[in-house]
Amino acid sequence: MSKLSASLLSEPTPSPRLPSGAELFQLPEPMAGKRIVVAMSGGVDSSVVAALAARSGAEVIGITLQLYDHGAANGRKGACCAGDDIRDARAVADRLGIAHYVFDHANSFRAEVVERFADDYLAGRTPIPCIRCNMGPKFTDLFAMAQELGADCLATGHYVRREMGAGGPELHRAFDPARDQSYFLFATTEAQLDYLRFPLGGMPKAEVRRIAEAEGLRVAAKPDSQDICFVPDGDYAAVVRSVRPAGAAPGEIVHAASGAVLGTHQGVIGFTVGQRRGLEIGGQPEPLYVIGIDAPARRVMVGPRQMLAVGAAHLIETTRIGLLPDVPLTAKVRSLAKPVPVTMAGSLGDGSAATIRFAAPEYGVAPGQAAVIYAGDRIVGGGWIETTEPAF
RNA sequence: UGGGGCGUCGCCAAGCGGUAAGGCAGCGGCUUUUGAUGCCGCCAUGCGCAGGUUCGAAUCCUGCCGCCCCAA
Repeated sequence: MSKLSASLLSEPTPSPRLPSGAELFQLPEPMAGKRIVVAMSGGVDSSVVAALAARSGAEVIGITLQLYDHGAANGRKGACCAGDDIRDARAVADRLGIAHYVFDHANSFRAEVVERFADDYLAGRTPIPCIRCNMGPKFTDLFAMAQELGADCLATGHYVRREMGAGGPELHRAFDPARDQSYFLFATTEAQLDYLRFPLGGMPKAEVRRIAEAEGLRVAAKPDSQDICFVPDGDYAAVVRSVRPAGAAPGEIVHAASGAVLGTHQGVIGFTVGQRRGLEIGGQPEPLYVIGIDAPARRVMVGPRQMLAVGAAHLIETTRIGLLPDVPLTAKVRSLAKPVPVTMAGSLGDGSAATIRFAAPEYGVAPGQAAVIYAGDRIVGGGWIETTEPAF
């Protein structure tokens, strides 16, 4: 992070000169004759990627996956890949004069992402559907389609950088730290990364919107997506109940230290480690947080903030991208957090288990979330948090 | 049916004649491409009920109601 990013951030007005198409898409010249498949969600980011690809001189094919039904998601602003978003993607493709295909992926999305999401909650974990979606529908299914279409690469609108290192392509955090999406991409395999391109990783969001406007794209002012795309109104528990109706079994809320029963709850699916609100337990001298979830016993354990402090996390199904450098490592255990110093035991990658130990207590680390490991700005891999050890 | 104590927001709890702290819970907002956290704001014209004293009462007096404790 360097002078370049600093200058980009400190000079909002003048538009920096864009790199060439070959640079943006990391393909050898000439671009004419190249074929690029762009994953188009209907949002600004992927629309701009499509525009940049179209400008590069390459042949461009936009693909949009329809991931869930219309209706439930209609009118939901910021959602991706249904209804209005598909229309937006198509309109952008028309405007750019590129081919555009829509594939119905609702069934596999439901099985790979939505049902898994629900099952994780039933098991007392806190899932990250966005990562599962990247792993499956986007980087496996769409990836295969792009290859079948004979494309030279698959480009997406993610804010991460792909950089060539000594051992092959590496994944690095975006220049704009506020936009960095590397957390959601830790499970990208080396084979996938070899073929993927992320042309937006080096530019600030404001620049992306400027390009969208300059290209006359109707999505230029479209709000950023947020929350879980398949959850209307932010009520994820309702989605879990609709997918797994048996899931909402009541249980006890128990103090994690004393064992005292403090109240009851209407289903373990409504809670996540670190959560404070929604417990409906009053008369306490200090706030209570969810410390742990015992799904088989349908018990939610709560305690003071002190009990949330975690000293180590055990990871499963770890992945690695490139070589593990011999430098201090940091880890991110939620998307909104600065990476914090850790030491690691065990090997990272190939699905093996590993343990990360935090230099300072980390609060509210929930099983089911991802721990992503960084060496500076480079993302070296990560894993899924299976269990944690209290710091105190 | 003798004595003592207590009844202030859903819960805990200050206040003890001068015009209702605070915490917890709840609600709303901000932030945010996961779930959380965090931050900001809101939240008792009224202090068990009814009278009385006083310029003025949750605070003093009387009665009633309701809990709790002690009672060889």
